[in-house]
Amino acid sequence: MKKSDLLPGTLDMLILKTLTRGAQHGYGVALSIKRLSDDVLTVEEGSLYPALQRLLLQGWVKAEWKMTETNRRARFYKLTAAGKKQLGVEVSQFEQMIDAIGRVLAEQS
Amino acid sequence: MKKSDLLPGTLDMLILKTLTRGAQHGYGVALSIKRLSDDVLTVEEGSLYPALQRLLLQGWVKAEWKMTETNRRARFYKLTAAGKKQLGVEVSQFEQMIDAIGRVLAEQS
DNA sequence: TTCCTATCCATAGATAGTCTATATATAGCC
DNA sequence: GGCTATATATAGACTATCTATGGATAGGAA
Repeated sequence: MKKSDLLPGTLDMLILKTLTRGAQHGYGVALSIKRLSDDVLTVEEGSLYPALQRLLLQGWVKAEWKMTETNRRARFYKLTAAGKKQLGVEVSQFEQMIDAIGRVLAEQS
Repeated sequence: MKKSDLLPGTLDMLILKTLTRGAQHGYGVALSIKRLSDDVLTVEEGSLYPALQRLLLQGWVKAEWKMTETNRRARFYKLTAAGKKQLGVEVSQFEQMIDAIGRVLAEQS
C-alpha cells in the first residue's frame, strides 16, 4: 500500500535535469529536486546513489571530489555531452507517455 | 537500456480507469489501453494478469466468468465502489507527481 | 479437413528500480 | 561534549515490470 516517493522510472531524468544547472554533489541534487518540486518529490539515499552510479557507468555524468562551500569533501557530478543528449531523449519519451496516459484518463466513463 | 512499455506505477490506475466504461476481460483491457493511447502504451500479459490479481485481492475489482460476443469463455472484471474510490486517489496522486516533475523539468538550465 | 491467426487465460523466472535501514564521517553550533 | 545538518555509500527487501512460455478454442483460409 506504500506509495513511492517518486514516480518510478523518472529519477535518472530528474537528476540529469538538475545537473544542467551546473555540477552538484549527490546531497545537493536531492535537495534541489525536493525544493523545485515543492516537497512533493523526495529522493532517498538508497535511490540516489545507485542512480548516480548508473549514470556514471553510462557516461552520462562525470564525478570529481571537491570541497563544498561548507568546507566538506563531496563528490561533484557534472553532465557530459552524452548526458545532455540522453536527457533530451528521456524527456521526450516521458512526455509522450504522459500524453498517452492523459488520453486514457480523459476518456468518458 | 530497454525502455518499459509503460510508466511503472501507472498500470493499476490505467486498468481501473478502463473498467469505468463497463466490465471487460483482461485481453479487452489490454486492447483498450493500447487503442486509447494510440499504441504508445502496451500492456504485456506478464504485467496484466498479475495486476488484475492484485486488484482482485484488494477488492478493487470483482471477477466473473462469462461468454464474449465472439463466443469464448472469458473472465470479466468489474470495478467495485472501493475500486472507484481508489481510482480517484491514484489519479490525484499521479497528477500531483506529474505537476511536480513538470516544475523540475521547467527550470531554466 | 487441416492449418493458421486472433482471441483469451495464466504462471515462472529474470530484471530493474525503488525503499528501508544502516554505517561512516565531519563541520558547526549550543 | 553532544546534537544536528551535511555528505557518501552499501546491503537487503520488495514491488512491478518484462520475457518467455504454455494451454485452449473460434473462425476463416487453404
